[in-house]
Amino acid sequence: MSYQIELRHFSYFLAVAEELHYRKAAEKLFISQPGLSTQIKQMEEILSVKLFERDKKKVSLTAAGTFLKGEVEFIMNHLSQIKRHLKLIDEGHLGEIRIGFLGSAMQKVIPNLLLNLKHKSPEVHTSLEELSNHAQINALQKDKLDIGFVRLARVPNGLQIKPVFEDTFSLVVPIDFHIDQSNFKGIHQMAEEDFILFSQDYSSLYYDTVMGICEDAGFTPKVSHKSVHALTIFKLVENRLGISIVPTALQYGFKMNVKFIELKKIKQKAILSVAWKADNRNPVLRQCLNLLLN
Amino acid sequence: MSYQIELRHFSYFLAVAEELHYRKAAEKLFISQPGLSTQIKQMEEILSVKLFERDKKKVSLTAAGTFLKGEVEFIMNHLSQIKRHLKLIDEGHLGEIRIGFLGSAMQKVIPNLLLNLKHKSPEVHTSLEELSNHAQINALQKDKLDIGFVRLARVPNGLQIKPVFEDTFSLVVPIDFHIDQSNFKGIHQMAEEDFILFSQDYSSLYYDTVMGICEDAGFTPKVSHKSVHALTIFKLVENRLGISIVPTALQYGFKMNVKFIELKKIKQKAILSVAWKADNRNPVLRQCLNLLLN
DNA sequence: CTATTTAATAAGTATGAGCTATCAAATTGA
DNA sequence: TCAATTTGATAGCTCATACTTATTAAATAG
Repeated sequence: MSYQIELRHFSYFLAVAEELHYRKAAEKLFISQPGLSTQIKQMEEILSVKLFERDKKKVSLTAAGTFLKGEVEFIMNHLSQIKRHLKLIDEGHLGEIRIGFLGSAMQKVIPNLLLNLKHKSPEVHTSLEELSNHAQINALQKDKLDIGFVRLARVPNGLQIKPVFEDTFSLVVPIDFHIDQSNFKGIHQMAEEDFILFSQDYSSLYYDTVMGICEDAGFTPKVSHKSVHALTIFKLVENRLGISIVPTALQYGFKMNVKFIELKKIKQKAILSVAWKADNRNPVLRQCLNLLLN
Repeated sequence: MSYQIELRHFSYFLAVAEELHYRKAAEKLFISQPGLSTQIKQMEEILSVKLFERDKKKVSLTAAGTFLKGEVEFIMNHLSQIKRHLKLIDEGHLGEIRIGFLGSAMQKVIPNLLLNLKHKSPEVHTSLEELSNHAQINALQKDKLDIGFVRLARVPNGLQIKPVFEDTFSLVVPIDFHIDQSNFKGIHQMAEEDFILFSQDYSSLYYDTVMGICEDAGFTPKVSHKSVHALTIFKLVENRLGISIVPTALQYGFKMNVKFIELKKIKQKAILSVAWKADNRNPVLRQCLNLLLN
């Protein structure tokens, strides 16, 4: 004799409670009638409660049985809901992801990801935080972020990184600057200008790459200001305090009196990458990497 | 290989989820560790979801496992409630209700409810448990309580809440304190006193409201002690370690050398509310809500 | 009174939960 | 650095029991 109710008992009980007929219930369950009889009897023994009245050829529920039927229906429904829920969590459609990003990722990559995610997994919550490369790497390692959008060539051990967006660089100059896309010959024309760049701390890869671009053109730029916000840089350019070189994607989204000259022939590209902790098991992270890398 | 989850799996899963250690969990369940391992593995196969991460000697819950733990706790509690309920029905008692409450509800609201209930439904069994706001909300969600008496402004999704008793606040001061109801001018007179309050953990709404009362009077109280029991607070006041502000209802039922000065003109009130799970189908709960809200 | 249908009982079978023994891998300790 | 210990997983076996078929007793119908 068993000492513990099992879900099997509940299925059997429900079938009998619905059919009020052992043979028919047994058929529905694909088991034999005697088997069903013994299991229901056992159930009544375990609970020490009579669930069915079997008088005079008729099967009917007792008061306790009627109560139990409602409860078991609830539990069975709840259970199948849980199973669906589990599947969603496992597939990364339900849950939360914490995203860090550089400002320049907000122009295209992040909105794209959020739209895809909303479409495929509407139940996923996202939290967004604009952070420097360095702060993102730190947060990833300390499990304060699930995913970061950075401009870096390498990441520390334990983290992984993959490029997701390659962009050209563009010169940013005041709106009435004497050179524009049509009469632009090459970066060497800018050798005498003051440069306003993103600070090295904010993204050293960016900084080194911009330096590389100028060196290839045969000069070392005079860097007069460094900032961590595109808005600040554009403001300074607008006020003729210098010119800048930034990822082309930044030309959308700001309303400024500056113009962009895209450096199409330059071999250096602005590469935006995703970074994450290799052993992060958040299923939503996996889902995001799928969306980003396929 | 079995194709259906059983309650046995749930017990085993809970043990491992609590211990995060297979051998210890197996001991607690009085079965062998290999048996437990295979059952958990089977469970993961049936649900097609990984529930535990067993990396590098450490067992931990996955996102799906964490979710399932909460759900299984709920189901197990609900199940044991069903069993008790079945027994009561079978024995001719009509039902049972499990009540949680803050100490201050015992002065008036709870005795009233119990008398009404006894009169209208003599067959109902009640179980009473004094708990903090937070513990009550938890217990309601996990189906360990049917109804709670709390001081909260909001409750989580899935729960419902309704005010049942509005009380004034009263100052509690030593019996021979130089101010009493007749020569009391206003709270500002207490600006220099030490305050002994219910701890913020016990009821943050109470704490914030009391702070609000003092701020409205133009000072920030010096809080020297925090407690979770009215008795303790009154003892401290009696021994001149400070004064307190509490719901006026608490003045009945304690025999202490303290006196109450009711703050009749203060706009803040001490509001006691009932909380319950919206989908709780215990008929006795409905009966109690009727008695309380009509 | 026979034929049919009901659920319960009896006896046998085979499935699988849980056992012991063991392994591989990681951790600890000298 | 290597033996000792501890972890969870695997393999093979055993026995409890869920479920089977065969049968019975009781009720209903024709």
